[in-house]
Amino acid sequence: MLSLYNTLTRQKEVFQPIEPGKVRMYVCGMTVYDLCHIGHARMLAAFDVIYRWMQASGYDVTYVRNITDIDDKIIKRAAERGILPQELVEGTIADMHQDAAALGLLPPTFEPRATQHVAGMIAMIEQLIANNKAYAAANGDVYYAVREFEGYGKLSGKKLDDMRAGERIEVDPFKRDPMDFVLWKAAKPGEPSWTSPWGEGRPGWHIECSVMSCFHLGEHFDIHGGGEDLQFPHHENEIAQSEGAHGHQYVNYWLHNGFINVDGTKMSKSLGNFFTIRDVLQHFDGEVVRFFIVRSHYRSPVNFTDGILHDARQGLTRLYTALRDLDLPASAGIDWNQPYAARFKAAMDDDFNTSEAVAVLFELAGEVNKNKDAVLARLMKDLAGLLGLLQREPEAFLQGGVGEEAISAEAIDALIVARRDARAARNWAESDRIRDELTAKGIVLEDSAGTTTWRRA
RNA sequence: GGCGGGGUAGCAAAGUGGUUAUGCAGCGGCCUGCAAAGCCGUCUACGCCGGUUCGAUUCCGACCCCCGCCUCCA
Repeated sequence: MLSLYNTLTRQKEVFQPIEPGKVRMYVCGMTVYDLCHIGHARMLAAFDVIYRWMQASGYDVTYVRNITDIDDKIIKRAAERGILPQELVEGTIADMHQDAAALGLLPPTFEPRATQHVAGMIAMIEQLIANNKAYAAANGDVYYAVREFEGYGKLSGKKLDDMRAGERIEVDPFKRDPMDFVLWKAAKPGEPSWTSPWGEGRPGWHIECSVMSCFHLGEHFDIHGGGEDLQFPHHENEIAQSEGAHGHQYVNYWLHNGFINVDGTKMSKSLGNFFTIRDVLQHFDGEVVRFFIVRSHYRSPVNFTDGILHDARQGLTRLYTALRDLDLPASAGIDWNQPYAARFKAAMDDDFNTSEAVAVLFELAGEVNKNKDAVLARLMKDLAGLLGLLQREPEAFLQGGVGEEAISAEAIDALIVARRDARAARNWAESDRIRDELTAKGIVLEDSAGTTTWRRA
């Protein structure tokens, strides 16, 4: 029985789908004005694991992850580069998909883009105006009137009267209340715009998710996710929009992943403590990055340091090493009564406790190493697969990827042959010299049963 | 000011009212020509102070410190 932590109620709850056997899940994805950073990677991987586990639990899952392809930052960045916003967007989406592939993400069921749903947004804004939840201002903007929505603040636990609106930025004088937020922005000259009842303009940020989730999942669905910073205002505003327009509950379970910090502080461009996925992939395999993310619980804060990816690589190497040189039987599905499998399932059913699930994998690795047990190895690989891990050939992981520029596999093989001859002649000095040469290039040799294998350290 | 999340051994990270988390690193041993990998063994824990309890890291209360949200942000 799956239970998950619901931000809306601030407690773990047993998961009950609206429609038996089906899960409808929406996750706020990327605003595509720049490369994904390691924090995005965590969000993407965390919900990928949730998606996989829901499927493994027998649900028919519809997973929607949107792309925000129109907003201030996109317009600004495109102008800086002297290209059209569409060009920037297409390039960035291609980059994102590359990063997603490197992290081993499953594609979501739908990946809608905001600009494909402008008509729906206009319709929802009209509905909100009809419901007295929104108003068109003299400047051509349309605002949501937060005081008109009784439940405003129920997700983030905030009270309108306690909030310090305008403390850090100037309040828009066209707003009736400082906390009112924009649904539709009047276009400035040269900006991308759409025709609307309120003149040429473009949608505000929050409205797209209300519209796209409704389009693909209906007015009421099971799970909505995103980074913890989206709790307020983005998700709060989505609730105000969707419930204000439809007059009933929007989402049953709200899930938020924790942040990746650097030096104990949130990553931000202004501080320069910022790592793109691409940066990290220069030095570490994508599966190592995924493993680093999956090792901790999705809601915990994680501090990103030099050593943490190195530790992750060492750990993943241990798991792959256990699977090396074994002929696994064909997978016949996981027997959930098997004690290790049962522990894995109990961990995952407890709010996706991947940290505990990974510990089970390590214990299985120990058993496999002791007895060369191919059946347990099969189980280990199948369980790991549910986390998106360990699906490559062990040698492909151990010998591949980062470091190939230092020395090729062919050159390594040639040196191993030379060393084998030296060893056969009991020329230990030469044998060790060759090994030292390889060690210097990041290659670890392992002699066993008359053969020598290698891996990249 | 309001709201929320944390402080676990050298590092990372789960969890539990009493019984080994797990991984990385270290140390000793086995194995090895020597290593590596693996196996066996092993050392460092639960921020501080009270309370409840036969017993608390784990429940309750106070305190200290860190971080996040309240503006765009995964």
